[in-house]
Amino acid sequence: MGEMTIKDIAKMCGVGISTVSRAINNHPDINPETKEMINATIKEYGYIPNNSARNLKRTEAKSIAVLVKGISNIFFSSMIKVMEEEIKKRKYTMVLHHVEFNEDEVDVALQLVKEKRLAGIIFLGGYFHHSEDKLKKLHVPFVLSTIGCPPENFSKKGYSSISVDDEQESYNMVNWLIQNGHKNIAILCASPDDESIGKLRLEGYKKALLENKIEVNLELIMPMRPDMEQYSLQSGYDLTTQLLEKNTEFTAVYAISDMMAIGACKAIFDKGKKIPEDYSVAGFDGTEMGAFYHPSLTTVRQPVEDMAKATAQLLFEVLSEKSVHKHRIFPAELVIRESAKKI
Amino acid sequence: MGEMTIKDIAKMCGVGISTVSRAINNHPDINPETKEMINATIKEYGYIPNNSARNLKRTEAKSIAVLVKGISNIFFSSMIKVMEEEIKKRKYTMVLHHVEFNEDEVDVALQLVKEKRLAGIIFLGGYFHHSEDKLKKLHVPFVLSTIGCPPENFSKKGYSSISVDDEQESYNMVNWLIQNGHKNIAILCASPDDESIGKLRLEGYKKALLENKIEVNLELIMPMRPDMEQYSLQSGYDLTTQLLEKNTEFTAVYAISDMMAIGACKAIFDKGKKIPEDYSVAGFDGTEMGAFYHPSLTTVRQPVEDMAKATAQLLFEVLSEKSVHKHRIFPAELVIRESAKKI
DNA sequence: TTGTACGCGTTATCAT
DNA sequence: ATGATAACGCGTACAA
Repeated sequence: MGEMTIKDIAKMCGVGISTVSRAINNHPDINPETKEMINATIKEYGYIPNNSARNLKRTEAKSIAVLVKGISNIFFSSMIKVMEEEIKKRKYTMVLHHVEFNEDEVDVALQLVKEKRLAGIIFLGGYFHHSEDKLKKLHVPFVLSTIGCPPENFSKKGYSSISVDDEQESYNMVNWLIQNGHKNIAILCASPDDESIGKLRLEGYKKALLENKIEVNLELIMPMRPDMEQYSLQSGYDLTTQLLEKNTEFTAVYAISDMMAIGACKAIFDKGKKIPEDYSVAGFDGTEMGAFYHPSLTTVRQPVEDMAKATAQLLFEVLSEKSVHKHRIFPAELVIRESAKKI
Repeated sequence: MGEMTIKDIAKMCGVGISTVSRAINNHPDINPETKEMINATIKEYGYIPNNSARNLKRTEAKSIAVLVKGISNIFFSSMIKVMEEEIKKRKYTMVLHHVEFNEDEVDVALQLVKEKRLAGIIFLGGYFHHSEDKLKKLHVPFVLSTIGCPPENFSKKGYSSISVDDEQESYNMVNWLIQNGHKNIAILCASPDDESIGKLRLEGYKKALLENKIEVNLELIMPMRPDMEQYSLQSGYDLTTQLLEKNTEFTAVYAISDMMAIGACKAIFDKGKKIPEDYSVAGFDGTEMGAFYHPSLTTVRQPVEDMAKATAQLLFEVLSEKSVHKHRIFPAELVIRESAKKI
């Protein structure tokens, strides 16, 4: 037997196909008894409707896609959970999809819109510098969540966005270090061609130094190389090891992600040094792991739950045409813990 | 305009639909020139074929699905990468899909098979105690990867599996602790109704105690409660905090996952104690984070890359009918690091 | 080498 | 309340 179809069920129940369809989709115009009878046989024979056929036919699927950039990006997992709740709450379905670092998220989105008849899209993470005409093909409302630096040339009316002020928050962190006596502060940052959060966080660093009349020392700027896994433990470790072997003086390492900061800590420990006695370390993100690390990580916490909630809200506001696209910037929070100290 | 279809492209190019189809799918019977011309216009107008329609028509899609249990399960991310390589290498497409802890992975699989015309399935993680008749509906070869304790009543010829010997490896870890002078060893384990790796790892613990003539102290067995996020940092932290407040004596904590072990460490630090001076801590999995933690984690390393590779291999062997289903058990490795010491 | 026509499994529209 | 039938967009057998 080939897989069962709606026809088979219809025959078995002695009803028409459309009646079965109505039973499946909870349509109003159906006798509760026949509906129950049909559902019973469906369950009995384990019939499963073919989603491809449904998507093909359906006009609107009441589903919204979340495209996450980077598979091992644990930073987003709590956001995703919140989003799913919000989406389900509104009787929509969430379609979660991962996008590799080298994949083009807009291309993926374009495909998905066709395949799944999406009502909307949430882009989570990534860089997002896309041509305007490509974005225009996306005839579906979308919101950029925790994605920095969208191209200024693209009219901001075409989408919503949620983020923190990466430059300002980065500034705050570095400024805190400076206020606590640090002058030679190394930064583990994104590769030079980064056009997104990496760039912004580096700018914040430079700005803080500048305003405190500290000269930027290029020796202390450690960008990730393209061959490294981006924002990873290992990259933080490698960059810091390299840094330590330079013998350039510094008292603090500021990493633009918590994972890199943890990598940095390990590199410092491996050289027989202590944190925060010998070096202070600061991160960015406010991940759970940062709180559990030992020493616990001084970092910038992004209010991920709130941001996730707001992301869904913004999208649904646009969907229900209650509102036009908006851009919300959330305040982050300086979390001072054990890994950094006053000197 | 409604979205573009293959018809539109055909009209624009002045050719028939099937010619366009041939161009898209790299069929042999087509003039290279027309093919190029068609591809050019496809690119120009940004036409994207509708996947639902394709899947509906296609008999076999040369795609295999990977179903991952638990979204934040970073343990699997490196495995997934390897699998993707292996799958692509064989000109198949990987469809990655997450399954919530409360979802039924077989139901999801059943759906996906219909929707995507899968050639095969890989189940990653989870518990996997499913009724035989449900499994029988899965008319597609599948392999269970790092999933413990499949129901003995299901003929092992219906699927392949890859795993470590959870009980034995767990035994080894606990035995190592005992050999190093620990007698009162607490365990952070799965909830009592767990039928899978959690159970096996607990069995290994008990067996090690028994063989060393140490009585099992129920006070030292700390199962996760159902309301906890399973195998998480927080659960490890909570259980250990509770344990410490009991004032039952112990010198070592063995957690059945690295994340829980890290949570345990934090709980110990928060009580002002030291690792490994006051308490030894051991984990299970061999995650990257365990190596980066401070102190670095003594743990059981599963050879995830090899296992991932073998998973794909086994599946493809069955697909190409070169082989029947097999069950491979990989040796894990005791990784002795800083978090545990001899007393 | 190319085009026509049918059918994949479903939902939506229209009768009844 | 229910059933017949026309799409949905594509792949493919078959004809040309």
